[in-house]
Amino acid sequence: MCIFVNHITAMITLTEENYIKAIYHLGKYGRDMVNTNAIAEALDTKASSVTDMVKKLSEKEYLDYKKYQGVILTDKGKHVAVNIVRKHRLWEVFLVEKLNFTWDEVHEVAEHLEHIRSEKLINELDAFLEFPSYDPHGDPIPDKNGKFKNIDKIPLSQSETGCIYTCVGVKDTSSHFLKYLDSNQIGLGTIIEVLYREPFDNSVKIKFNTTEMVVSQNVAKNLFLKAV
Amino acid sequence: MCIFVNHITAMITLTEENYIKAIYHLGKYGRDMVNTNAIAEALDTKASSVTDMVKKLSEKEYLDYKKYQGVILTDKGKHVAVNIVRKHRLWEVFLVEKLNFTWDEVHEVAEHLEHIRSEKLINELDAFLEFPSYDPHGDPIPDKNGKFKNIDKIPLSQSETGCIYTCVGVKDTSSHFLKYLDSNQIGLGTIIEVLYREPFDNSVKIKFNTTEMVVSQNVAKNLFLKAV
DNA sequence: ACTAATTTTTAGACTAGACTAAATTTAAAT
DNA sequence: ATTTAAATTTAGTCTAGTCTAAAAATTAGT
Repeated sequence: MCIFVNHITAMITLTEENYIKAIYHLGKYGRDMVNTNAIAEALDTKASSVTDMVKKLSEKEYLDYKKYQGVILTDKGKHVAVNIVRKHRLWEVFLVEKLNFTWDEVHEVAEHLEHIRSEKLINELDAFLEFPSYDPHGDPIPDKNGKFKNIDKIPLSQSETGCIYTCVGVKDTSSHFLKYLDSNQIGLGTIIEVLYREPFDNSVKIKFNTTEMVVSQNVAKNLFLKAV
Repeated sequence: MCIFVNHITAMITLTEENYIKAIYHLGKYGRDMVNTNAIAEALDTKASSVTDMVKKLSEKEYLDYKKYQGVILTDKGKHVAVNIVRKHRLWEVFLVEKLNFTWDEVHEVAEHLEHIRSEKLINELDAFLEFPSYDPHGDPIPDKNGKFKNIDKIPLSQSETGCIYTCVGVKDTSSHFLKYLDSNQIGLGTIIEVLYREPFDNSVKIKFNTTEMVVSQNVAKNLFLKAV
């Protein structure tokens, strides 16, 4: 198997995929280049290793690399990244909806499943799950063609006091944060009323299901809402 | 991640898993040792590579290795192998039953899925599929504790003329063979009557769904039946 | 029992990916 | 405009896994 592939299509390795994915996530906000140290931190590796890999990925035209400046994905690189994101998020939906995983358990396993390479597998999975548009963390799932469905979600920190919102996602997906939300009965779809913002520390007082509570600015920045 | 693991549990690699699996399948019939060349062929690699790996696996106590004699799995090795087989076959069931794969398409993808390491994933998948005992090729699926459910299946080549059987599996799982069966409408559960065995070439005349046909000895050896 | 053929192992070299330590470039601070 | 600090790259080394070619052990054939 793969007799020609290395010479013609230049097979992508699992490690390369992980680098591309990390660069994609780091470069999502802001159009400027992603720097070496950030990539190293994201992948828990050393800057020197990143330099090596980044050269290789540049050779293979997954990204543009300018010495000492950083990298930015090419269209080819973005295509790979979006495809991995699609697979990751579809598997997350599967794990939560069909296999009773909680939203803080899915990430690690999905991290592995996302690398399984089979067009048919992922498209059939998509159909089996009835073409979901969002994963269990509220992140959008690109379709077969890489198109995202956009909703105008804002962090609680940018909400307006007095307004009512639905919880549609999180920014921080650490199990720490997700467990915090769970234990406070906040989940996807929870209806939240924003009561008051404390100017001193930007904490926010909210109300949901007859419960009132104050959350820190840190929490507010990481909880995504959509106006109802 | 995995800071201690390499020193304490001595993490098993994907490649090691594949060697162990191959050795398990090669050693299944007959209690004697599996030889180097057979492993090399099964894994499409060279004998010298096998020798290297086999030494390492012996170090790690997954198998017993005697120079120039061959290898045999230890209980620890068998445990690993059975676990991979369990995962492989459960994924095959999933692919066929839920994602519309045909029985000749599943193998390649399952080959990758079988390496995903998550207790919860595989046990939940097992439950989701309602604890199947056989995969789409009729091979038994070991349970959580590695126990196989045994049925007394025999190859068509050892059937008795005049008797009626159910088709419960195949030995050769090549897509060649499976496509041949499909195109002749033979599948899992097909009821077959054995009409006549030609002594000259050991071909067998069978009847199912009002169809009569003659299959070669080669086919007969690779189709498993169970008496009804 | 001895040679020939086969199988298996050794020795040495290669690649991907990672690491350390040193060198270089860029950015910040006076 | 220097000096200093931080970020990045180079150079050299390491491990896992593979390979080729040569050596050693086993098995078969007479």
